[in-house]
Amino acid sequence: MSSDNLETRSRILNATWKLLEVDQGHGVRMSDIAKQAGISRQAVYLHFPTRSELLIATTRYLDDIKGIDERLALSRETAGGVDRLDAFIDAWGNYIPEIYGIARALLAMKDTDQAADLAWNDRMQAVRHGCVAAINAANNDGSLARDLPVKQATDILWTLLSVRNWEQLTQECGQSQAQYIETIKRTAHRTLLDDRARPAS
Amino acid sequence: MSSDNLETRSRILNATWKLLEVDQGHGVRMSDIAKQAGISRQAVYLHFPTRSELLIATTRYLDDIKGIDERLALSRETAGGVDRLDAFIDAWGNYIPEIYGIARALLAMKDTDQAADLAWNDRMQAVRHGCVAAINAANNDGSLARDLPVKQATDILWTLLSVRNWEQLTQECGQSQAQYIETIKRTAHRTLLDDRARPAS
DNA sequence: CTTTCACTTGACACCGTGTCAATTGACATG
DNA sequence: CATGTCAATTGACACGGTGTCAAGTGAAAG
Repeated sequence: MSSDNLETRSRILNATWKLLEVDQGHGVRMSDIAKQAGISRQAVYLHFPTRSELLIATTRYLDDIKGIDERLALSRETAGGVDRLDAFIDAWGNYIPEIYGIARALLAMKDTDQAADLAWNDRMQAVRHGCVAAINAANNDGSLARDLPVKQATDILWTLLSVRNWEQLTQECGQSQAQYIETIKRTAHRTLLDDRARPAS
Repeated sequence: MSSDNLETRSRILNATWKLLEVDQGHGVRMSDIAKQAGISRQAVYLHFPTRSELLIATTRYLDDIKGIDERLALSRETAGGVDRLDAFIDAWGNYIPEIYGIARALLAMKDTDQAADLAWNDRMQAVRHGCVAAINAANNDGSLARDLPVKQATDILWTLLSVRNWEQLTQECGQSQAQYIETIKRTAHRTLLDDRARPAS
């Protein structure tokens, strides 16, 4: 029956999610996932052709459950270039920890797996589009730094908001999530915004 | 004879270096390295116990040949907080492309290999020390932004200068090396320096 | 002439992914 | 009740890459 089918599928996705969350994307094997889902290793392959497809599906599954598209879309509705930039940083920057485990697993596969590479790049291009929109909004109301080309501003914002930077600031530097957001906002404000548009910080 | 011994050892290191440089740290196997060095795969293990030890040794070897310690030390001698910050960004930022291949290979092993993880972290702590010194210098001559704690300034500079950020800006964003340096300097200046100390940009 | 030592050859164990074939057991339909 | 379908199981196996082991080669040094 297809509802059984669906149920097993989401049991697998949930198992993957949970395991990746627990050990932050470290060495989760197909057999671990199967065990966690309470099925045989081979059964996993009945639903997902390869490990990388499973990880990709888990990413989409999480995006869906967490409603990241809506959250990002919402941030776009904020009026005023500066506030909108902040809203975007909040939306994406606070999403990262929620998907860090799966992101790490996918990042690790990028090197060797074609499909994982494409899926991750896709994901990141979506974030970049958000950056473009935020930078354009700032540019339109004159709050973007005068001498800064839009392309370069986008590059900077996009790079600031990378998962790797979140990882470094929180895991290596020991910053709390709130401090991380603070750090990114400060850097974005001072680097990207015109002095007159910049809130004190 | 021990000079043969040494010669073979450096043939291996050179082979590793060359291969990692060519394919930017992608899937270089022990057998590839052996072939490139003109010896058998097993002979490599006579000189290096594991793949990760070989990569680590290659890193040190490169650091040595390229004289990165001297380059970083030299940047410390630049007088004036702002110029010194720039000198440090030049020194490290221009070194990254020279070691990108090996860095990538090591980064990929970090996830699964204890020794690689330690070696890489060590390396990055050395860079962090350079960041601390640069930030302190700026702080001492009053060019550091007034409201910015030294620790946070260090976190930001260190994160800006990560290999991952170089990778993203040059490989993903398509910036040239010169543009990359420009981007990092701009971001560092505007984020870390006091408005009055900041050169126009 | 013999010892030593770097290196070679070839076999093998281990791990994790992915494949295949035969089997089981539940449920649906004639 | 008999039959077919379908998800899932079990167990075996191939592959690729790392690392190990044992026996053998060949050249230089005493």
